[in-house]
This record gives sequence, structure tokens and C-alpha cells, in this order.
Amino acid sequence: MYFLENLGAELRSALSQYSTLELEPLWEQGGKFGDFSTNFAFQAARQLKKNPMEIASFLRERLLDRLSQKITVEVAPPGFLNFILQDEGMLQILREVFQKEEKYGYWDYGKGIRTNIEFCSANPTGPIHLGNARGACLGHVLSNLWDAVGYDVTREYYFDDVGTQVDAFVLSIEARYREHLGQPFQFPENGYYGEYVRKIAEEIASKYGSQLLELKEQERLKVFREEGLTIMRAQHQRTLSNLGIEFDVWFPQSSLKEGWLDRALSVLKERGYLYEKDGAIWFASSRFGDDKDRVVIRSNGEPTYFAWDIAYNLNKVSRGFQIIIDIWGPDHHGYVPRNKAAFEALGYDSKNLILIIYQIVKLFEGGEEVSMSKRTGEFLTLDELVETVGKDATIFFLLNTGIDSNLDFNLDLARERTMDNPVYYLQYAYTRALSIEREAQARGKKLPEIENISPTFGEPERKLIALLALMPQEILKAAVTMTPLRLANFAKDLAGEFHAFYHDHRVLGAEEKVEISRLALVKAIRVVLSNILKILGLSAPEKM
RNA sequence: GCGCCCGUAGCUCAAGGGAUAGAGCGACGGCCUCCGGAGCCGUAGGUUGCAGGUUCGAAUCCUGUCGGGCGCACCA
Repeated sequence: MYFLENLGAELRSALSQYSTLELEPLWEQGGKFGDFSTNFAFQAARQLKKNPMEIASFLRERLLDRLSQKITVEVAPPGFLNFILQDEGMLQILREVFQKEEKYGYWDYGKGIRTNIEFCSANPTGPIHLGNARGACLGHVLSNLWDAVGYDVTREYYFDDVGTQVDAFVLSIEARYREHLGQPFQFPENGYYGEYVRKIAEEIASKYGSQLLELKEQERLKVFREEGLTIMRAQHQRTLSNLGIEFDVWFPQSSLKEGWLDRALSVLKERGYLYEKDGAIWFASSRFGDDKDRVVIRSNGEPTYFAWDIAYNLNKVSRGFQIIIDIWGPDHHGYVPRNKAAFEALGYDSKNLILIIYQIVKLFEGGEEVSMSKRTGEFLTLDELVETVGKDATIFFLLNTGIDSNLDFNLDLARERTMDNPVYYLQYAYTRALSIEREAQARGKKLPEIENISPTFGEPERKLIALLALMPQEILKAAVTMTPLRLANFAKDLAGEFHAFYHDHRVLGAEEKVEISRLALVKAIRVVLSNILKILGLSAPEKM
């Protein structure tokens, strides 16, 4: 049990002597008021309709009986509870960090609940661009977070290999293929003009030569489809892998043809939620809160994209997933109510279908917005971005704006000022801690067993240790509120405190007891930063 | 017209209803004989778009309003 988790349990138990109310305390730094602070009494007072001061005082009385002398509890108007630790308590926090080491900050909160997180899922009609990249990074880090707090996470990529856009893509490849071979060709309406299509066509040409021209159209297109999609999929996989993003499952939409679509629709039909109108089949999503009903089978007999979504969710449930998380771009926000509706209609609780929408990414170059269109082929690919600014800066930049806010990506800044990216600030803190440890080793300083340390911690150390104690809670918060940015901000705080500490105080060369205490602190900081960097998908460089 | 998101320092953005609204960049001024200066310290910069409401307390929640983004297909 983490230090603050334990203290929280004491608080809850103290509250239980006052009322039956169940409440989870939230901790923050105490600032000038102490090491830790909580608004627990306010939360309780709100629900119990009591005076916060009265509750805070009550809790303090009870806590004094239960806590050792090592923790001082103070009540500050209008109802804050502030905690001050002796050095022994501080040392206990460091001990926890060392004991849990690379698992410090991890929880079993999720109890191994099987969770499917689907993200990125860029259309295979073109390279992954900046917009997809935001979803990719968010999904990646959210997966890491959910994994860290104890969910059994499957990372999934939905590969849209069905539909009219893919058809246009296939025809575009064919046109380029013919062009490459000097044959007459007609570029399709709504085709894809990007250079990458040409490259795919050339790749196919070098594999098959001109023999595809001999095939019947249907068979020829089949080859272009299979080859083109295979190439694009490998490309997406490589692009994401370069960012350290790997998936457990690549799920082709076409595999839903094997019964899932029928199964999903027949469930809806049995339950009486489907009807026919104007030659199409409609799902009565408005009965579950959607604005209006939605078509699932078009009048030409083809299922809509939404129908595939319903089937996909049914498929996910059937594979044993209890929680389904999808991370979508802003253009999909209209699909949230209808998908939740369908999930309910299938007989499942839509609170287990978590649909996260992030906001748009805009690219600016030379002070002007650059339009990104897959059709015209004018866009910045994720590959190009990573090549320009590097893996870590890319991830951090895409995470460093709240999920609900538009993200304006300044390409000039990214190109010229990569050193200004806060990611280096974090990594530098880690590297710096590591280098102190290296230097200590070089000087023959050895950190004794933690039990044998009789610690001396001043104000600056206490602040840092308090942050270390808060870190597990921050991980949990970031996970349950789906906000990777929280963790990034916390990491910046920790790094900042550490940089300031380093500047003002010597570790090596201080008086022996102090030196040992600080060395232990530095090691703990290094461990915690390392864990955070890992969850954020960032590398922890030994040297920079 | 309807729906979702956003209006916070010159710029890009934080701040889960908490104590004096914070960082980075930009501007100005300091700090390396000493564990890594990709760092630190300081100065300047704010009516949190506006108006009401909810309560011990509002940038945060509610209502209205004004700006901006995105979406409103039998496309995906």
C-alpha cells in the first residue's frame, strides 16, 4: 500500500466513525502549510451538509489516536487538513520507491478487467498524418496508463479495408500502374493523387511486371487491392513502430464479413429495433437518446459504416472484452450517440463503451495554415515529422495539449527549436540524476541499506519526496480521467523541483548524513522519472 | 438552424470545485574554479470573452450571451 493510500485509509476509517459516507481522499502538496494537504473534509461536508471545520476537527482528533507521533495533523480554516511528516516518514516513502522500483506508481485498481483500446486506425488509403498521430499518441499513452493501473489491455488497430474510399484507392493504384507502364489510363474521380500511390504502383509493377494487364479487370483489381493494402498496412505498422507504438491486434474490417454483421443485425432485429423505410434498413437509435434513427443497410443493399461499427463492438464483446475504448478524431463525434445507442440495443451497458474524441490538429508553416488533404496528397506525414523533430519530441508535442483543445502544430518551431520542447527538460532531469549516481559510484560512495540510513531532510528534499509520494495517485488520476497530459505536467513539476534542488544544494560532498540522504533521494527521483517516461512512451537517455 | 469542443499573460498552453491562477516561448537583468548550464534565480506581463446564478469557496459547475473550431449522408 502506498504511503498516501495508507494515510487515506486512516482518513476514511476516521470518517466512518462520523458517518457512513464513503469517500476517497485526494492529496496535493501542502505548500507552506505542510507536506501534504487534502480537501477531504470539504468533500464530506458537502455531502453531509455539515460545517467543514467541524468535520476536519473531528477527523484530526481521530487521526491523532491512530497515527504515530511521526505525522502531525493540522486543521486550517475553512477546513483543510494538513499533514507534516518527520524525517522517518519521508524515509518510508523513499523505501517504498526502492522496494517497488519499476512498479512504483502501478496499481491493481483495474483488477485485470479485459479492456480493448482501439486507436489510430488510420485509413489504409494513405500514410499516417498528423491528425491520426495525435490519436496514436493518446491511445498509446492511455493504454500504458490503463495497463499501469491494472487493466488487462489489448491495443487494437482497426484496419478499414472495406468501402468506397478503398475502392477509389485501388483504382488510383491501377491508374498509376498503367501510367508507369506507358499504358493509357484514366485517373478515377475522387482518386488519391499522392506520390505514395505512384510508389505503390511501381512496387507492384516491379513484382508483377506488365502481366497484370492480361488479367480480367476483376482479378486485376483484386491484386491491386491486396497488394496495396498489404503495403499500406506494413507502412503504418513501421511508422508507428518508429514511435514505439505497437499493437496486439490488427483487425481488418473485412473479417467482420464472416458472420458478425449478420449476427449484430439479427440481434437488433429480434429485439425490434430495425425497420424498413425508403428501401433501406434503419436502426431506431433515437429510442436510446440519439437525435434520429440511422440507416444500417442502404437501399442498394450495402451496409453503412455504422453497421460495421455495431458488428465490431459485438465482436469485441464476444472476444471477452468488458470495457471497450475507442479513440476517435473530431470528425467522428456525431457517431458517439448512435454507437452508444446500438451498444445498449444489443443488450450491453453503454458505460462500458468509452468513446473518446480528441480535437483537431492544424498545421502551421510560415505563419499560415497548411491544409492537409489525403486526396491531393498535400500533408505532413508522421514519418516526416518524426524524421524532422525526433520520436520523443513528436510524442510530447502531441500530448502536450489537452485532448479537448485544438492543437496548432507550428512546424517552423518544431524544426528550428526542438531544444525548446519541454520533453528535453524532463529527460535532462533523469539524465542528471543518473549522472550524479554515476559520479557517486566513481567516487566510491555507496548508498547503505535504506534501513541503516538515519535521514536528514531539509525543506527542498521534503518537497521532492512529497512529489514522489504523490506520483502513484497522479498515475491513477491520469488513467481514470483519461488525461495523459496530467502525467506530463506532473513530470514537469517534478523535474523542475529537481533542477532547482540540484542548483541550490550539493549532493556529493555534503556532510555525510546529508549526502547519504540526498543520494537516496536522487536515486528515488531517477526511478520515478524513469517510470513516468516509460508510461509516456518517452525514452530515458543515459546521456544527452 | 442543431450538436460537440475551445475562449486564461504578447504567443503556445496548464490548473479533477480549494489556500496568493501557473509553466514554456518571447522581453529585460543576473548565475558555471564546484555532482552535466539542454540548467538555475529574478523583473515585467491577468477584470480567466461578457452577464447572471449555485456555495464556506468558481477559470472550473448551471443559465444566458458574444467570438472561434469541428461536425450534422443511404461517404468512410
